[in-house]
Amino acid sequence: MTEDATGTDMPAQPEVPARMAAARGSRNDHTRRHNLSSLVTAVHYGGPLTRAQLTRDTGLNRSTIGGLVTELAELGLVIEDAAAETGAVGRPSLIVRPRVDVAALALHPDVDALELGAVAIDGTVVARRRTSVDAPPTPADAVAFAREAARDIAAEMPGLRVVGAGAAVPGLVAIDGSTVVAAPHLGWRDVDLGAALAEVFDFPIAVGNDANMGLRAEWSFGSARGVDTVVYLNGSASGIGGAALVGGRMLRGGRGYGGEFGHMMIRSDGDRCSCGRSGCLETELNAHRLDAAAHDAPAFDALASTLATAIANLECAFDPDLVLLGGYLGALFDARRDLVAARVRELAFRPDAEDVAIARARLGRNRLLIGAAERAFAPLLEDPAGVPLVAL
Amino acid sequence: MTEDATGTDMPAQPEVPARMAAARGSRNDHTRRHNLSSLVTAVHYGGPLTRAQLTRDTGLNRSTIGGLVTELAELGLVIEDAAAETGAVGRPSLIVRPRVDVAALALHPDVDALELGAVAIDGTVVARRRTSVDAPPTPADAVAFAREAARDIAAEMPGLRVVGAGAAVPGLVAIDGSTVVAAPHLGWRDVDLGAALAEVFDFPIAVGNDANMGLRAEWSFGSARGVDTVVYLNGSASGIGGAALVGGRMLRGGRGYGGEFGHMMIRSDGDRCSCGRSGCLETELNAHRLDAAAHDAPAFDALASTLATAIANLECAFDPDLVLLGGYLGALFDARRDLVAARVRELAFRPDAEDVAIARARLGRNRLLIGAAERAFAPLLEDPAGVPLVAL
DNA sequence: GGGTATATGTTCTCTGCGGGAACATTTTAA
DNA sequence: TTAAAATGTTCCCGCAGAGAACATATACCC
Repeated sequence: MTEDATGTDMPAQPEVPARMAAARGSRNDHTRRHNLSSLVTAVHYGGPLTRAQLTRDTGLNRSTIGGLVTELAELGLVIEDAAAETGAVGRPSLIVRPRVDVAALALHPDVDALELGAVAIDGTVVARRRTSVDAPPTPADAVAFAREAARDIAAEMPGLRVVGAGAAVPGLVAIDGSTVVAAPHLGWRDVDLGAALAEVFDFPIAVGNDANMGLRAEWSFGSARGVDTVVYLNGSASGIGGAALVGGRMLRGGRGYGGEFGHMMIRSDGDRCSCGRSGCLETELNAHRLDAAAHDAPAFDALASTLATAIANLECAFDPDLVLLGGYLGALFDARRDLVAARVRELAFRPDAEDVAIARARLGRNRLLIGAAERAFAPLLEDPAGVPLVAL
Repeated sequence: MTEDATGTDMPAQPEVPARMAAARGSRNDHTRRHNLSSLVTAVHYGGPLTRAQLTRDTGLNRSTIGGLVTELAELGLVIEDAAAETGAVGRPSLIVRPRVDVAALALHPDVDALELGAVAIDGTVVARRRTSVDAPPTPADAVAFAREAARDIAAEMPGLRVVGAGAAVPGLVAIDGSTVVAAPHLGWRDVDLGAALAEVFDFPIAVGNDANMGLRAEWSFGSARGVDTVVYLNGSASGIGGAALVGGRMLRGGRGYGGEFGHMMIRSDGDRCSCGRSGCLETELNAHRLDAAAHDAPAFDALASTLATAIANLECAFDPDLVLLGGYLGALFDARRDLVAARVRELAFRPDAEDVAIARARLGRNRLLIGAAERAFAPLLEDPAGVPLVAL
């Protein structure tokens, strides 16, 4: 039995999938939206920029930029300041800066703590509330904490205008961006956290996997800033979280479970993993084993070598511009940089002698807050005039 | 040493990567281009469509569609026919069909043969020339063959207007879409095939990896039609080629070497692979072993199980909507469907009981020609008015 | 066979948006 | 003080799609 190896005729194609069908028509107001989006995106990631800079970057006309910036100012998203002294010839250009009273909330429920932050549109964490918990919090705990902490922050920062909230959850989140399908360490299963939070807040909620949001943060303001193709591995008490950026887009997968590199098989004769399989990366290289090997150089080296194997495997699948390591994997890498690099060089499938770039994540405790907030900001960046801001 | 766990302040961001900077401004003619592109894309993938259908799909106005279709007809890309009898009330809508004299060439140099095809814009292979070779062809052989075969096809089909050519090469192709960095089975290394072909042809050349182009073809007109997230594995004499679609986009990687799943480690104590590592999928599961196990059920089952392991591993990394198998992997799957499915179910990292969809590629010998042609058509689909068509 | 309802093609006008020219403003340099 | 350079502002133009009005082609009903 072989594949259809028919002649020149093609089979009939009754159904046309959405992506292949005629895209929704583009109208003039789409143009406007796109241009507004470009400007907000630029000041979001790039901070204050002059109008002249925006004119050059976009290729749009001075007059057009003027109109767009005016509209953004009226929307309350940016402020125009008089220029700083530049020393250059000519009339100084006005400086467009994002208004830092525009913010997003970010929730991070974890095994041992609940945290809520407010992140301004320039990526700074402007407020933070954290509470340690003895037992893993229930969804209701998380929602109640979020409501109280938000109320508290609102009192502290009365002028804050909120675009939405993001929640970074250590577990599998469905593609709907709302349902936590399984968060083993929290003991959650099929919890619609987005709906629960929506009952407490008046703005949109985006729920996502913590590793995805961590990578998003590092891409936006951290070690992976602007890098198009990134593989991210983060080691924490709850195992190894993974995420990948592919061509500038987050790898999500069909159901939202993409990037679970903690469960890639790294040793065919490895130990049993909690997921039911054997030899998963997060079983072979977990915090416990790392602690145990802390004073045993050969064992520690072996773990570094395991990390290198995982990196090499991901390298041949993704060919990333950068492999980013966070949590205890970042620490392990820092402790054995040369060994890891050498081992990856040895194992990596590469036609050239160029090394795989490996770096350590650097946003630390701000990472998940920033990442979750980035998710919440995304609709605003895409359609600045179409997303309402509400008082917290 | 820990990651920067600073307070609320963000580090300064001196450089802004291109993706984050203000995007190029959108002008009115971008709108036009986008809409023309939508229509050509729709008839390319969906075949003949009525104007009324296009109006509904795009949401554009009847009058706008009229103008767009007229422009496409003037460009020689589509033809409007009187409606077929539909039996419906009302004036019958005109049928817009792609002009099949618009074509792309597709070259496939392989170990044992050279093949050139002409593929019409509706995806049909309208001409084909093939020659078997005793020894792997040199780049010069491939170019000479392409020139002669193209001349031959031109004589046979005088009216053909060509948008470009694609070449599907069994090896690593650089991100530039021109240079074959390494094609071990052909014995090519650092060959700028695109430049060599450009000296012979008057149209743009796109060179790519054969697995990528195979998946592109199956996505366009085959088993993976329109599926957003696909992992593809193809077994051939030259090993196992891999490719992936992520969110509707081909996984390319930073240098163009993404998707080399043939070299993912599948057994930590496996045999030495030609790439220098051990236990690579294409070493553990190659054509030779498959032949050897043809009459040994347990050995054959073991190979099927190896395939299942690979699928499960890819599943946890990509969470694909579909795993597509071609070549001997497709045959192996067909011979042991239940075993593979059961083993994948057992190994796959999934929170739900839903099975991973696995299918066999079905375009057969047309696959690489169609895929390579798709690459060549891409610029035309994106900017129908901006890409010249030349006589072959 | 003729009239009506329905759907679509065609034409014309209107609106929104970006481009660009001309002019105003603000700085540096001579 | 004047000139040059760069940018902001204003006003007008052209392009593209929306939509109304009208023309055309089919099915259905009598």
